[in-house]
Amino acid sequence: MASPRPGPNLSRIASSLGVSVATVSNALSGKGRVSGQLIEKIREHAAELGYVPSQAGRALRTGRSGVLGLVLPDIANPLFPKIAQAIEFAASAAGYGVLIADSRGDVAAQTEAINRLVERGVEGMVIIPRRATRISAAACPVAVIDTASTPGNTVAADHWQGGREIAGHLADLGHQRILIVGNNHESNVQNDRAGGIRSALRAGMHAETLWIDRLERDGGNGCTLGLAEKARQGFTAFAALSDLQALRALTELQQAGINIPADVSVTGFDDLVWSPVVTPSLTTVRMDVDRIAGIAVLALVNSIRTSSLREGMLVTAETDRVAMQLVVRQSSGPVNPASKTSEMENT
Amino acid sequence: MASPRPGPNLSRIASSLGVSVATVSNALSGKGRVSGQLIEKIREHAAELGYVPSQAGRALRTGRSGVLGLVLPDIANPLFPKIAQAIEFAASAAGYGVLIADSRGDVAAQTEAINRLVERGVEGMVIIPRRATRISAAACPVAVIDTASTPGNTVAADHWQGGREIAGHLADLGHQRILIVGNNHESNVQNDRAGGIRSALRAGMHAETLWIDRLERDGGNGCTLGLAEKARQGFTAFAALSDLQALRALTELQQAGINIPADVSVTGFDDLVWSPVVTPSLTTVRMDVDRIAGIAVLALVNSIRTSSLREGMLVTAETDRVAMQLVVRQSSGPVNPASKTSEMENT
DNA sequence: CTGAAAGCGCTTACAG
DNA sequence: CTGAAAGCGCTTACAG
Repeated sequence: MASPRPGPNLSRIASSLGVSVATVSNALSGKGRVSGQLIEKIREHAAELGYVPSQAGRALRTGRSGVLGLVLPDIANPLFPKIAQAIEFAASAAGYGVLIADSRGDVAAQTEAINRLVERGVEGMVIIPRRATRISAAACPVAVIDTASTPGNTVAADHWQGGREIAGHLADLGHQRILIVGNNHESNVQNDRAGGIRSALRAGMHAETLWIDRLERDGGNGCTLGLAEKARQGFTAFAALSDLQALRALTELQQAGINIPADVSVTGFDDLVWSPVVTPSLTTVRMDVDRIAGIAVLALVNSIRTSSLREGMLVTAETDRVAMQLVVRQSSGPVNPASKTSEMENT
Repeated sequence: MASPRPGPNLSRIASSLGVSVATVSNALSGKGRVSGQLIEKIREHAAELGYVPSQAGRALRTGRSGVLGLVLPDIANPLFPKIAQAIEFAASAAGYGVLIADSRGDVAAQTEAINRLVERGVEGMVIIPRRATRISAAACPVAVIDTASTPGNTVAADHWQGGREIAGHLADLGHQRILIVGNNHESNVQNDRAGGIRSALRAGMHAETLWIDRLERDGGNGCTLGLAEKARQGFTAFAALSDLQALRALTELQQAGINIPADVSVTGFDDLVWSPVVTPSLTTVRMDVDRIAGIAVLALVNSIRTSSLREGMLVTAETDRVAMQLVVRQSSGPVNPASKTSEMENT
């Protein structure tokens, strides 16, 4: 059996042209020395026949599958699309295909997903790990996209610095009391972001953090976060650690009749699809996904090249931090702008 | 050269155990007749060595790559994650890997993406086409996920029926004047949804449609949709054709001081991540992505099996419609519920 | 410039 | 129950 592929193969082209397979291969790849005429003739004929090289044959011979793996903790996470798109783009540009694997659920599923990819012969993989997972040496080069706190071979947005951008923005608007809103107090990303915000507070500014997961664990205020109450207590800025929480905050405050940005400001993180669409649109901070994906894929590709020499698994570069960029959409705040002249701080 | 793979292969296991490769292969796959003892011994040794079968070798021999392709118009579309996840899950369950390809941009990029996948040897693919694209015969079985209006080999959520669900819900809440809000008047999906809504209006109900793309093309009202004005004109229900537009509507109305759901109701489509999170949360209609993905992948797998006999490209089943399911989150409306007793209609 | 040959790792009739 | 052999389609030294 061994059901042969439908399309034509090298030897079909070769015999039909009265030349050897080697010559056809060389002509098509432009490697061995083949006369211009022949090259022309062979390529033409191949195109005519709709020849598509067999990846399997090539992979078996060269030992390179031309495929990278992408492991995601949960594709349904709204951050995923942008990263996946960027990875696919970068990989594609480097001549690689991308095999996805969703590690939904626990760490076991993640290991499982990684193994599946290895079995499928990926030459390397990009892993966005589940919270608090450490990736152990896999059978191929691995690049991790996570926080900077992850040790080694990691690319990460500089979440801390992103937090500083937010704090700076809020300070410029004249805010003094900031409520940081996160939804997972164990997330490294969220902790980095919160830490960044706190680290950039100016004199006279004060921040508190509301962890939604804790609130809910403790019974919470039903389905509200009690933000209106917080506003009444004097918080004028709500700095969510992700745009989803920002959206939650925004609508909860609006529902309570609080005007944004006239009464309070709301900021987020990640510049997700809805941020520019809601009213008022969200000030947020964006990661440079293209750059992150580019670095991850490049590290992988380099590692793959090298590993053909010293066989086995290699790690990629040291942790690489990519700056986040502030996207201002709410440009005024409740306390009138001290933006240009920040002398107010001292009052 | 031909840099050999790092790991052990069948012949390594075979020679190290003093048996033939054929026997090892049979023992591992459980196919040929091998004695229980030997099977045990071989499997153990293989596991010890960390043997991972070479996909390339297997694919070359069997002509099956074990990989499906997934072509998406734009991964950044918020609907994507759920579908991709479902496809990956279904494919994985069927023993297939999934290679993704983003056809971002024009139709040319889509053709390009499809070709890339074919070159990588996918055995079939799921295509979510760009608007108004007709997929021409590819070099492998194809399943399309689109609207029911797409001819042949298509799986689709029943957007029309989804629209009817929404209309029924709004009717039950006692709404008479409905503003349908879409963002692309050329989208088949959105037109189906709008058509479904209109088709299920009850006596005395009236609907108008606001197409955001037209509004913007004509200069629009700046960045607002003018929904508050619509509310003043007597519209009490805003039925967006996607949750993103619903979100836009919700926040715009809230910003204008209109209370939801006390003054007006807002509904969406697709049950995207933020729908349950915003205040008030969105009533929406959800597609059964798992079912859709399951059907698409199954059709593909069947088609692949068959095509090994009658070689060449096959289409999958006829258009298959999957019911959408109403998710009620705003259970009261401005005009007090006629829900149970819908006699009000006749007044 | 061109071709004959080996071999990547696997599976599968077939013979013993 | 086990093994020897062929062959999937390709690339790459090597010889001519």
